[in-house]
Amino acid sequence: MDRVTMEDIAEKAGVSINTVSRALNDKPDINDQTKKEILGIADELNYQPNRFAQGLRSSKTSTLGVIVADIQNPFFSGLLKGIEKSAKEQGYSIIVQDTDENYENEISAVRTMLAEQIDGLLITPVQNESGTIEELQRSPLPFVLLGRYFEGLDTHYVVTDDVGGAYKATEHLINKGHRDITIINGPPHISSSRERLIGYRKAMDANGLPVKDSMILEDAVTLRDGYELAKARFNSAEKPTAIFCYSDFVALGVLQAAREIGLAVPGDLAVVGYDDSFFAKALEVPLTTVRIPKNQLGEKALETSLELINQEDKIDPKQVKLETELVIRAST
Amino acid sequence: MDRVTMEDIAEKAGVSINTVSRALNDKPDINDQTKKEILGIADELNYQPNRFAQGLRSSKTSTLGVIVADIQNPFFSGLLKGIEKSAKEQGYSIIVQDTDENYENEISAVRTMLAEQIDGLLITPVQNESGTIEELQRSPLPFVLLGRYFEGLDTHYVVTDDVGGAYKATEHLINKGHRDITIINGPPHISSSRERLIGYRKAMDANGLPVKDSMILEDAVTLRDGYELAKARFNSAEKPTAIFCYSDFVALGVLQAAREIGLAVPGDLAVVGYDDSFFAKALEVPLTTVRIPKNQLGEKALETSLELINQEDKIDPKQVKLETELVIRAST
DNA sequence: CTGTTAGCGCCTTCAT
DNA sequence: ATGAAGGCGCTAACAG
Repeated sequence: MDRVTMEDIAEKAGVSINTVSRALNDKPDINDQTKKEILGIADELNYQPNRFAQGLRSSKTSTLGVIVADIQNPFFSGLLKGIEKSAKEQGYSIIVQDTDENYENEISAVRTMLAEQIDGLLITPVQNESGTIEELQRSPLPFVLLGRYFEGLDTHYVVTDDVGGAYKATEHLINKGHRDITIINGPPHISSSRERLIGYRKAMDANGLPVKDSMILEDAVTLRDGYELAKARFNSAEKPTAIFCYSDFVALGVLQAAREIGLAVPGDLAVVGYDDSFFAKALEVPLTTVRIPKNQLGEKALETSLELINQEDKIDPKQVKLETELVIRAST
Repeated sequence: MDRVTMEDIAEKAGVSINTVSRALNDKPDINDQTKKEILGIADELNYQPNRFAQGLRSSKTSTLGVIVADIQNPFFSGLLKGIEKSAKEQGYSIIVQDTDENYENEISAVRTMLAEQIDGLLITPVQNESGTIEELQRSPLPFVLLGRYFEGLDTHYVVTDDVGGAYKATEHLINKGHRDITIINGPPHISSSRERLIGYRKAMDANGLPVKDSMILEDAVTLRDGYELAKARFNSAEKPTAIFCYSDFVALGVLQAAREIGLAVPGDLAVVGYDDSFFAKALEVPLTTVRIPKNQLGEKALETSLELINQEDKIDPKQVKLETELVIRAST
């Protein structure tokens, strides 16, 4: 039960191997009739090209690499979904690696990808260090950063407008009459955290509201982080009337804390999340949140990556920023 | 900036290409000294073997395919995480495809995978039809079904004990004094739905409780499905005091419906979910649910798949069933 | 329009 | 212990 090769087809059709190649690859210089015959036979024999042979010759693989920080995080799986879908449409396969937000893993993932001979790479970089990204810059492999970027590095990236998203969220809270708005933000080494803090400050400034240090809490990633930071904040002297969270996860933790303390949402406390995860609208108090176009983000990144692959010469950095949408629900 | 090949190493070391090959592949018949030198040079030149050339010769790729029904579903992304992690440890890369629970997509995904020349395939089959699985059985590609299986087909699979999981959940509700326990189950064509219904019935039977047709609701997949089926059920004459749900998603919908109707959980209504998704413990009423060892499921499937690959001759179907765990929280 | 030839990089005989 | 030669399947010259 060996694989069918072009040679088998050639033999059966009584032509040479590369006439078969011409037919199969839609090349010129071939008689329409013979072409039809060959295609017929190929189909009948259920011929599948050997990708290794193809790859060996062309050093193109029709395979893209995707490195994500955590497949189980709905944000990244949303990205992945968009990428996979578009890749399929474009005839590309994708190889996936998960770094668990760990820089060591990122190093080895990038190494593996370089060895894989993929045509291009999409990566949501762990952001503690930019070493691997700089290594990628020195390699010939085209790559696109996904959802996060490095300020100092001139790379291609596709991200969302975090400044704008945070601005909208904060402004909405201000419009609702809140003045003491605490932000429970993500780790400051992640670009989206930094940008959202900027958006938050901008909105506060624009409305003449002071931002005290105590109103900025950081390093919240998990639900538990949100819970603990919120509790700590409620125990302090100045209690916020509104909290803007780094993610819906974090908001979930905040809601839990509020419940335990006996604060009504949105009566005593307004809460805004980020991401519009599937559960946001189904909570006891449906959550106001900033929706990220996850799937489009993935699609756009794939598209960008293909442009890079097909562009012979180096081109200017493609830096795409997608808009977010504030989804207003009952929590504010 | 061409890739370094064995020839480059050979030249630099002043030996022949295949002495290099011997050194690199840890073969006998080579002088320790030359071997060391060669490895040194390879390292220095940052040599990476060309996978296509290797694949072309060996027809082994160190790549596995994974076909999941929906990457964005936490259950599947949990599987994927486990698979990816173990694969990496074993030196395999994985190619991922998403079928969106659509049979047409599954057909093309399987075709693609067959063309990819992967060494093995893990698949969570769409369950409307088993045609693609039968096609796989006729192919030489080793494959393992993941989380779902077909009763009629003698394939390798790795699943969880759905009968047992449902039994535990139902029994727990019975022990809490409930008699009118409604099950909001998934689509009956999915094996896990069928098995869970069996577990539910078993538990009811064992405790002498009657199961009326009206107590069995099906085809719930999304949060919305759970919401609507629950509403319909509450509007009927016989109101359940407990609901056992196909997933935590579905349970979320049920909770939403209960809230709107003014039923207190667990006072008026006990709710059990399935999966132990990350949000289950953070709800206003933390959810009792059946925990599935998602990551292990993936790891086990990978392990099984590697056994198949390394086993020369056909072996008896490996059918693995992992245990689940009932996690009791405030909703019951 | 079609066939012949060479070679992508590697590994496996076989000979030395 | 090492080298030379052939071929995996395909495609891109170049001939005819």
